[in-house]
Amino acid sequence: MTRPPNTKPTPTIRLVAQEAGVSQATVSRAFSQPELLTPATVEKVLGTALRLGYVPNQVARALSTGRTGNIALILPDVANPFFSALMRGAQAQAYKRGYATFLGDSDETAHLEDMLLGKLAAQVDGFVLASPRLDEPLIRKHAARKPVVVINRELEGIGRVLVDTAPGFTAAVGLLAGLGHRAIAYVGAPRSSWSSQQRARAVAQAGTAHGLSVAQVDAGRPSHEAGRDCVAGLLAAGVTAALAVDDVVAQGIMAGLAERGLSVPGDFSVVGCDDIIAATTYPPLTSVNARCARAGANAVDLLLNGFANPAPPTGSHVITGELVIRSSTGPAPAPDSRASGTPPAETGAATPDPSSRK
Amino acid sequence: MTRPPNTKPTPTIRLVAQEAGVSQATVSRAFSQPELLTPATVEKVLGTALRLGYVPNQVARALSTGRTGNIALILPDVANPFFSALMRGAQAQAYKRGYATFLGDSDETAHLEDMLLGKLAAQVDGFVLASPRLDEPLIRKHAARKPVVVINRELEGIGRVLVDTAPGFTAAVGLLAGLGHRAIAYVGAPRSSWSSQQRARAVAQAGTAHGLSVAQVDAGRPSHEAGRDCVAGLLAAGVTAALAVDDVVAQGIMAGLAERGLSVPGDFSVVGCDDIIAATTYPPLTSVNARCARAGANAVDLLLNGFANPAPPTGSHVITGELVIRSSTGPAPAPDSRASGTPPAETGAATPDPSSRK
DNA sequence: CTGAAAGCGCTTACAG
DNA sequence: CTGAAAGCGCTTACAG
Repeated sequence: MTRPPNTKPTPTIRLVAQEAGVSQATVSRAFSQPELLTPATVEKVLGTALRLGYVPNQVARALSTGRTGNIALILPDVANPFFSALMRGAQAQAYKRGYATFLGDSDETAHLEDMLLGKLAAQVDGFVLASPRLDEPLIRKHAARKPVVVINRELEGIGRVLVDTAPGFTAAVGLLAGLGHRAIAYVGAPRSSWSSQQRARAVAQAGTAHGLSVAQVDAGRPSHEAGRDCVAGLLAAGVTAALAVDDVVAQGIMAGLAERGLSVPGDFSVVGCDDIIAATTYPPLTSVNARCARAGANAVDLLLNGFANPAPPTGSHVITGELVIRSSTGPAPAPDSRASGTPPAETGAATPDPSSRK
Repeated sequence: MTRPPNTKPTPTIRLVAQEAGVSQATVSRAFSQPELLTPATVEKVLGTALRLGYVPNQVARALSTGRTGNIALILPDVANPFFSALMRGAQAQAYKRGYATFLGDSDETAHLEDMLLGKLAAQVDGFVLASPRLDEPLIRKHAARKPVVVINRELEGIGRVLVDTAPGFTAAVGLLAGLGHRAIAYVGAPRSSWSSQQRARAVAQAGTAHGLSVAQVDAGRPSHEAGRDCVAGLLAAGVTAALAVDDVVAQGIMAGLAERGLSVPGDFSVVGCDDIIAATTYPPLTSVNARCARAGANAVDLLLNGFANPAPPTGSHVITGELVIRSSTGPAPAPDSRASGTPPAETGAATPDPSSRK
């Protein structure tokens, strides 16, 4: 038996049993089912355990019971504020309920997602899979082996938490219409296909209802740069307001506008989504709150609650995101001031941005 | 034996051995030490394993070998861009080297940090502990049980990765001095005591070297609000530039200035640190690059390389952060324009900010 | 209420 | 090169 590297031997249940003058079974029960023991016994055992620095070995327990006490959270990009907030909520909730959390960052790739799911399977009791990039059959394959709860993906028969931002986007379009905007754009990204599609649809429908013209723009992977690169296209399209798939892209759009000497909301209005960084941008973004942390916590609850049932979790849990109005939305500029969509003379744009519609 | 909830029975080594007509030992070796077997045997075993869908059970392997193939990353706040970038680098590197990563968010508390370290100990081969809040004796206690690499904390005899931002801050002070600033402030936070202390010292020394007056301000927990709340104090102190412990605080300072109708860098210069969000703020922040992702990856390497040695990692690995100049720093305003430090008439500050120096 | 014993699924000296 | 067997540290029917 090699011992774990660089490690002092840890006290085991056996040592505690000896020292306390009881059997291993009793020590075990003192930790896992103390109600089966007399309070005196429990106290004695726990006391000597504490004195020896004994902690039940989760690995051994897992092998014996088949339950690991772990879950894994797989997501496309921890650096994205939506996911880091989600992770925070998920990890905290898991900890609260006695579970430890593995983290897997798939770097926005389906392949890595698949690998992560496979490698971690034996070490967890279930997965929370946020905004999966994996195709449906593969997700179902994994879900057949281990309980899975997905976030922001519609998969009948698999437990899921859906953040419904459609009402928020609908409200945002209403806000813009009320402010006099007549031509708006939705800037989406394939990243969160389900989320982005949902938002695009809400904007399109609400736009129609208000008699607005709505342009659809695809920004590619959602990022600050992608948002900035859209701006030329937005201006060329002659819109006066843009709703972005998330706040990162929205902030990029504002940066692109600023580079061209355009002010927000004076010359152009911008709406974001997620509401994590929205309060910290300049100007603070009007944004649809996506309740990220709550989505993470709810997914964990759904997963953990499912462990008690024979069948895996299967229902869907919908969270509604509401519009938070800040300073990036304002009255439509006077028609003449935006007639051509041409940037003013003092444009600061360094690149002619060939990739505005990549 | 209860089975893991909602799970189909998984094939074990025993079944594979039967089907392949070999012993369990041979199956085991086919996976872990195939060089001990004839190629034919290996092929036969791996073939039937594949056919049966057998995958070695990591938990059983861990119990037997004492090596889990897991590490844990403990940090104060995943929502902070510094840590999410760090985590990204650490997780990717661990994955590359065949390790899975547990995530523990201590919510900036020493107590949770201690709990996390204890709970996870049996399930990991080692820890990466970023900017620990725990006091030294407790860190050493944990480090005595499992290999630990700390990030941004000076602990003799424990493996550590230190991001040395002092040169960057020194350069930033030089930049400001060159731009004509005579009175500057360092806005620190207890959060990352080691980091913040290091930065404070660098600013103080460089300030003295350049003949500047340097005010030290404590912002409390590093956050956007904390930064904003500092502004009144900064203006009252009569400084024309501030260097913040990180970009989040720096962005908050810029927001507080904007609320008072002051422009950056026209009326006031701001420098941040970390350089994750710095390029996305408005205006883009001059910032000291902290190489977050690299720090995370290096810490993982240091930890994993240590597993091969008898003694735990003990050296320190220093990464140097360099100054990145963007648009938040500019010439000192003309003396008269900032004489009183009183905000202009059209101040937008809603609150009189009683807690500017909490 | 408590204990003796089998078993969870692997790995690894020890033989051959 | 391969196998029989002990052991990793727990948990849990089964007795008492």
